[in-house]
Amino acid sequence: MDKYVKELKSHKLKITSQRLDILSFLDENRVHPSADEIYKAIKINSPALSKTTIYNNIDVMVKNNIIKAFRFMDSNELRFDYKTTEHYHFICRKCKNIYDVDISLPYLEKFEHYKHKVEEFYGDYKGVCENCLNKKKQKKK
Amino acid sequence: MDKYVKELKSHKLKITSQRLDILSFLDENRVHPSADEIYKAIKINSPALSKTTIYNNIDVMVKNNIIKAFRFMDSNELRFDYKTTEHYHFICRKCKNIYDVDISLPYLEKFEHYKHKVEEFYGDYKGVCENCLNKKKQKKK
DNA sequence: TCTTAAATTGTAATTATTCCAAAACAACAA
DNA sequence: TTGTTGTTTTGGAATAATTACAATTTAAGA
Repeated sequence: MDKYVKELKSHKLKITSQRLDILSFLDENRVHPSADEIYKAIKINSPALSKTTIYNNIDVMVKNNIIKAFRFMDSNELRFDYKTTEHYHFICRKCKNIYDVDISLPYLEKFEHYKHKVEEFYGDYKGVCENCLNKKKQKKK
Repeated sequence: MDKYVKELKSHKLKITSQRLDILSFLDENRVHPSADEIYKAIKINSPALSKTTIYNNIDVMVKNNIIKAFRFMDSNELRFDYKTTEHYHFICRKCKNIYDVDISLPYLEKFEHYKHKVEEFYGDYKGVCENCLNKKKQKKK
């Protein structure tokens, strides 16, 4: 049985071609796409697709922890990610590339003297990526 | 000389009543307001105010590091903050209150083996706040 | 006071997202 | 395999946040 079918079944979600398309697209294209990018990509082979379907399913899958939603501070679109294990994002302010950062932040230890109950932590990094740094060096020479 | 005038001058920005209004509003009301909330609050005493002015100025001030912009993952509006020193936000999923969290995260040390140059780190916490936790306990009794 | 570049205003346009009602479909039972 | 039912999909319209633009006004230096 297909892994995406298994994934959906384990959350008691109905198997639809739209859901499978979204999951496989996210899994095979780790580019942190927006709802619109997912929509456009899938629509190529399934022209009847509606944008509402994308939003509905994204919603359901985020709630079921199958995919993760995140956004950058200064961006107005949500982005999505198949991976749900702890990781962060680095965005380059020059090339706008988004890199996964696989570290684990000690976000709870520091929180001690606040009495709020932390359930989630979200964080991202911004700066200039390795590639763009190297380009700059070459120009200077 | 007024501290907001000084602040604007130090960034070579023109002094306008609109800018002074925005700054004093943000400084005196530490509620992380959205653009619309700032607009409505200032419009009461300056009815000629345009929303575009709010957006323009917010933009200029963020770029000049006078105020800070941030947003929560699942919200679609930007929020603003007079404080520009390192601090994070905790949002309560019950009462939606936003609390400042004055800690400093060791976000750079962990980053070592990536070659990207980090310039900024953004993070926020989500959970249930002290108040809401206490309310729940009382109900149970 | 004069000049000029920058800021403000109001309206219109755009973008992301949500709402809604009708039609289509998946899953389960008979 | 077919019928039933509740869920999903669709498309169009509505909303919310933000941006674009052109005309008017204004701050600040000469």
